[in-house]
This record gives sequence, C-alpha cells and structure tokens, in this order.
Amino acid sequence: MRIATWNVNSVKARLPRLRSWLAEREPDVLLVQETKATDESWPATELAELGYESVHHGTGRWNGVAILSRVGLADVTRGLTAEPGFGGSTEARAIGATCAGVRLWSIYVPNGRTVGSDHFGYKLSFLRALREQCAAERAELGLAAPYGLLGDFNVAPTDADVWDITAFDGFTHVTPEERSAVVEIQRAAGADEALIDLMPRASADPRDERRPYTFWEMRMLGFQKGRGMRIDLALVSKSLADRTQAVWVDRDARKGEGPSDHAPLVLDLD
DNA sequence: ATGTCGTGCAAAGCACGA
Repeated sequence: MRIATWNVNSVKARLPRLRSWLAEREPDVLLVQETKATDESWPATELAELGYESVHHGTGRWNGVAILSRVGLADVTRGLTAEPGFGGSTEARAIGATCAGVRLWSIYVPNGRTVGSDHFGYKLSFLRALREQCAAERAELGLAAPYGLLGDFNVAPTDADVWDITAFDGFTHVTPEERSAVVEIQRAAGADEALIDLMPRASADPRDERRPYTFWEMRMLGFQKGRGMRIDLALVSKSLADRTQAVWVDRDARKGEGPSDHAPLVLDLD
C-alpha cells in the first residue's frame, strides 16, 4: 500500500499535475493540503473517474484539506474537536478518515507568519489542539492501531531540516516553541508509544543521499538554489512505521511547468 | 532584489497569503 501527502497549493491550478501524478505514482491514499477550494468546487467527479473516492473540507480561497482513497474511506472527521479559530472563524486545516484499517489525518498547520504575532499564537494553539485530538483518538483506538498524522506542519523538526539554519535566525518554523509542540504531539499517547517522524530520502532514487526537503520557496528561485525545508511530515505509530518499507520525497514533482511549492512525501508500506 | 505564485474583487491592477 502506498500513502502520500502533498500540499498542492490550489487544486484548481494543480489539477492537471495532480491527475498525471496520480496516474504515474498510483498512491492508494493521498492526503492533500491547501486545496483553496470549497466543498462545491472540489473535483470529486474527476477524481472518481481516476478511481479515487474523496472527501474535502474547505471554504475556498485559503486552506482546505482532503483525502483521496482507492482502498476505502470511512469514519470521516472534519476539523479538530478543540480546533482554534483565527480572525473570529475556524479554518479548514484538518480532516481525518480510516482507509484500509489505517487511521489517517491530512493536516495543514498555520504558517505562523512572524514570531510572537497573533498568527504565531494561533499556530501553537492549533498544534495543542492536534495533540489533544491525537491523545483522545489513540486512547480510543488502542495504541497498537495503525495511526498517522500527515501533512504540512510548517515546522522543521531539527536544524538539519532547513538548507541553512543561520538564514532562519528569528524566523518561524525553527523555533524551540514550534519544535517542542510537534514533539508533544508525537508523545500525546505517552513516550513509549510516541509517533515516529519518518525520515524520507530526498527523491525516488534509492541512491540519493542529499538532505530530504519537501518545500522550496517560489520566491528567489528557492528550488533552483537548493534552498529547501523539510516541513511536510509523516508522524506515525510504531505499528504503521513497522510496515513502512520506504519513505521518499517525490522531488521530480517540484520540477517543470506550474509546480506546487511542495513536493509529495510518499510512504510505501508492506 | 519585496525577485513567484494563486485567489478574489472588481477589473485588465491590486491586496492578501504563503
């Protein structure tokens, strides 16, 4: 089974590339972020023609998350129980479903903008709500149940996860507060059964030994200059990690005409 | 290099978010 996560930065703008990517890589489950779609404009019919049932949670223009599956899609949950809002309303940043017996979430953590801003506080609140959701669900499902939080976390877990840590001094995505909030999510059900941050290789090539990034800024030719970040994560239970044979970034999806600024993160399971 | 994208509004340019 193949599970992938991809911030597509508008499903409308990316539909041609999404279609060809699905045909090429044939994931069984794809967790999507930043669809920028409404539930009405979500291309469910086109995706169904490609063999995927899908669920979408979005209000248009910004945010929006979805799950595509060709191995079943059950127990759909839109949003987090304790999800905070921003500017007076809740956004569409989390959707969960059970696919082929695996409980999965498609997560789009707020960017945070600048350290100490209202949006930064919102980001930390969102991460706390995700920890609560994870703790409650894992307790309910049992710690042995295969479980995964995948998506765009907008946090680089370590200094090695950005192209040059000195370039990030004073910026979001690398602060101790954000990093410890992610660790707290991993430990939501206790340190013994912590979710594992699956480390991908940098591309589809098994011999690729470059540092693995999942995001490169559109501005300033970030991809062309190798200025990447590993901010799309797969945090999975031991039961799911044990089934994982390969984890890789589909770096090729960042190339060519009209890419997203993120590349898909792919898990190949036993 | 505040250098690229995508969206929506109201318009063929701008504001906003990333």
